[in-house]
Amino acid sequence: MARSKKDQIVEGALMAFAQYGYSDTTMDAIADVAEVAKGTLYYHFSTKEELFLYVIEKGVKMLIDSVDSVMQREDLSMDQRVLCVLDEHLRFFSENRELCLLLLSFFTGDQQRDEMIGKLLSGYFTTMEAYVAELQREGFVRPDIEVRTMVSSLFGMAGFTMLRKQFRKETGITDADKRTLHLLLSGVLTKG
Amino acid sequence: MARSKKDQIVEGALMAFAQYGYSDTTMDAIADVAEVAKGTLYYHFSTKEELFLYVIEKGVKMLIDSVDSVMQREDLSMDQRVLCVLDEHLRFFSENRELCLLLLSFFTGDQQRDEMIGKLLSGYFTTMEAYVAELQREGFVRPDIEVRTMVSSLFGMAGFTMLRKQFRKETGITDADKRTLHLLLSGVLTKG
DNA sequence: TTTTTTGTACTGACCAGTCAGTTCAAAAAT
DNA sequence: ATTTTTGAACTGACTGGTCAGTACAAAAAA
Repeated sequence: MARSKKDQIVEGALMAFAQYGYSDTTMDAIADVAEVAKGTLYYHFSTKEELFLYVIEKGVKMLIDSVDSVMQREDLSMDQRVLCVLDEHLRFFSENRELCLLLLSFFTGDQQRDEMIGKLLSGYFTTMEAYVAELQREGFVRPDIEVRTMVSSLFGMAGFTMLRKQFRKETGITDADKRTLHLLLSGVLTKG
Repeated sequence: MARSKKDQIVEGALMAFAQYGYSDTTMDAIADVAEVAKGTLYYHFSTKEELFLYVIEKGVKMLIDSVDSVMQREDLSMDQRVLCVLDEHLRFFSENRELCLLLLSFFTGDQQRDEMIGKLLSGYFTTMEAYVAELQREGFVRPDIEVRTMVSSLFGMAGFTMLRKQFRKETGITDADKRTLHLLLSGVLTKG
């Protein structure tokens, strides 16, 4: 079976929302990109809002899964896992540019929507913070660092590095980029 | 003389744009916030676009000035200046929350506008990259790091840390926050 | 006098959401 | 076997509201 219409819609909506932002994306445009009639959009989602949240929710879930899969790798030492999670962020963001854009600009201004997206994203932050806190308890992360700040920094540095690359139309991440981010992160790890 | 009408407009526009985003901000709303008649808006700025770009441009200039003022302090050693620039970012972002929000979500989707904002922001990036490159040449920053990546990371970590704080309705930056960011940054500095 | 500001009223483009109607495959009736 | 019915999936023209930008006359400032 080919993609279902619903999948087509979600994919098209992701492209459109990422490119134009929530308000500048019209339902007609989504219908065009998804190659579906406008009515079909409203058959599957009752409002633009609902479609938007569905797209974000799915994306955040993917990001969380991707983090989980690294943190549960028994073949890596604890401190290797931190660096590997950073790499995974870079990989994820570069493979899902549209989603990356959406997540980085999650403050859309709308009170209610921000609330929702905040809740969804906080699923991600909670996951990350739990992992980092555990690492800190086990002595792999310096005891005097603020977990929350470390996590939002990691998210911000990975995200913005990708964003800037995308803006400069550079493709892919070089070894020097990775090294730079690893070194930044190593500042908060306890020394070997 | 009190604030000129034009200043009132720019300030009101900053508030409105930061809160609602470009598209969801109406000119009527800006006029309301700025306590100015709609006609006055169009007397000073011929389009919404023009007003928006003026606001961003002014903001980026402020950020660049703020970075310059730190990097030119002769009383600080070179490596002190790097950390001080980071602190300055935090201060600037926390004192100009609205602007911080706007700059972080500068990708609005509109091709032309992104181009413009990109150009304006790249003034900031160029400045920062020049400083960091100089520090690297003088041996205060590890030779194997990628300057551009370091700068976008710094911007991203400071910005997102503030954004997250704002979202969690936490006020101000604690010493632990600063320490965390300093430690991150110290990873790319040559050791004393 | 000239420039700036105000406020109201208006226009036209644009867009979220609606709805009457189509398609079609599978189930039920004949 | 053939016809009829059902209902879920889908379509796209249409509607009602919103908002950038205009027009302009009168008032206030400079």
